[in-house]
Amino acid sequence: MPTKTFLNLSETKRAQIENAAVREFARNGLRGASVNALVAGSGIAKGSYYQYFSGMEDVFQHILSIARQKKLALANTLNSSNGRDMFTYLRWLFQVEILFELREPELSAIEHHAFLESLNSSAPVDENAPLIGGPSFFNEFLAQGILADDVATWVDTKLGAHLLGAAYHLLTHQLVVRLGESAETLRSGKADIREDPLAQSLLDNLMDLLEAGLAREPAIRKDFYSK
Amino acid sequence: MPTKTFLNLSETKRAQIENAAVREFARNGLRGASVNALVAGSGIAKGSYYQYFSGMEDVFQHILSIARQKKLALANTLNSSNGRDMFTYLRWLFQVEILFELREPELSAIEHHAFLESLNSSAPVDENAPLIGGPSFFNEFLAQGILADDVATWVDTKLGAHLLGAAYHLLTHQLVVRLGESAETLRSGKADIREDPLAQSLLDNLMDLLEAGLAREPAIRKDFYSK
DNA sequence: ATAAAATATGACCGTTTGGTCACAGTCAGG
DNA sequence: CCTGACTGTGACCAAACGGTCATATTTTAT
Repeated sequence: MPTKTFLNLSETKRAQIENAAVREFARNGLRGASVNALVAGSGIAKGSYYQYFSGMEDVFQHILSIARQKKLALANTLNSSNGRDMFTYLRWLFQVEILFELREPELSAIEHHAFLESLNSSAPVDENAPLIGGPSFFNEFLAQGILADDVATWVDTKLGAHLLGAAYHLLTHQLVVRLGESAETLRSGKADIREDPLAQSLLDNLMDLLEAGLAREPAIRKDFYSK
Repeated sequence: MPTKTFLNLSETKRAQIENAAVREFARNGLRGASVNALVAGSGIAKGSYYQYFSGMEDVFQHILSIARQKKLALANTLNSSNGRDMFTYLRWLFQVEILFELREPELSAIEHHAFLESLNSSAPVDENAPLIGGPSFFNEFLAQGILADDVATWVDTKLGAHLLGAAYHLLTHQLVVRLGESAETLRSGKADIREDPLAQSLLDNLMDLLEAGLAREPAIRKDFYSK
């Protein structure tokens, strides 16, 4: 975490540095981020950088926490659809993610980047940060779904969790692209995503894909029904 | 593409350079690959490197072509299950991918890396290389599936293609991890993946996930049946 | 054997990298 | 006003970077 010196900085200066960091990470990821570029972009001296942070990883985690915080705030603006079934909740998750990508494309890119890097690294799963979209998150989601009788009992939750994670992080961008002209009105807040016909029809199709699969005649489902 | 000087190199020397490149790309990806490291790792002079290649992108594409070629050769060792339905073919694709990741983990990692980079870059889709697993590949796959009445007509093929692409590139590693002790016998060729119980049960579950989805009671499917 | 063409080499170039540190400035407490 | 603690700074460092090129070596053609 950043030093207290950094945390005591004036709002404007801190924001200046954070914005530069966001720009840098969105462009080059954690591995490609350059100290010199960050320092130049934020208008602080190199020495100050090392007084604020212990290294790039430190900055990255700080930006990630900002991203989580902003996404949480955004999520709170959409009614939470609590108590509904798991798929309604999953649909709500995707709506939040779409909005987040529209409103904060750089932070969204950074989160996706972090997710992909977490897959490669064989580092022990960071359990103290059970972030939305992570493997353990969707694993728990599916386990609960089975208990609630929303999810089929035969589903391998770990496998399903990875599938959901992949969809969550890789498909959102595609959804946003498909929004076309609706994107601008949704970004600006002039339209409610819950009432946007195009967005909802895309979500319909995606959720159907996840719920009911691809097949014309799903043999396994028939087996399940006839048990 | 590499210069003809490179292509005229002796088999051993060329392999030496290619192996070093594979190692370098698997570790650091295209963006993080270092000329100095590659040169040191392959035992050639820096000047020779620039006589063989026009740059890192050149080397990368060359390695990718080797990967595709090796995967193709591997695929040919498994009977192709032609003429069967689309999902049998899809299952076969995943089997090839698992074997490829077992036998050539570095090349596999490089391919996945290239796939992810292709998603970020807004570069025009490289149509002259319609590689397996790309967006257009699975889009065509689904379109054909609908024609063959294997895939439900309501499926948004572009959305489904991205979902399949994500699963194809992100789930294979997870499948390999889950293979546990079976992995070694499959890698060495002592066991046939088509007869490995664990591998097949994992594939069962994955294919069921894709075919029949997650839901206990897929509402959309019922709608479809009652049309 | 000789000339010509092709290939191999690593010292060297300017630039950029992450990181340090002696010094300058600021600010609060006495 | 003085002092000591905190904060800001950019010149400077060694190392690594991508890239060049004059020179040396090998191969080919005559």
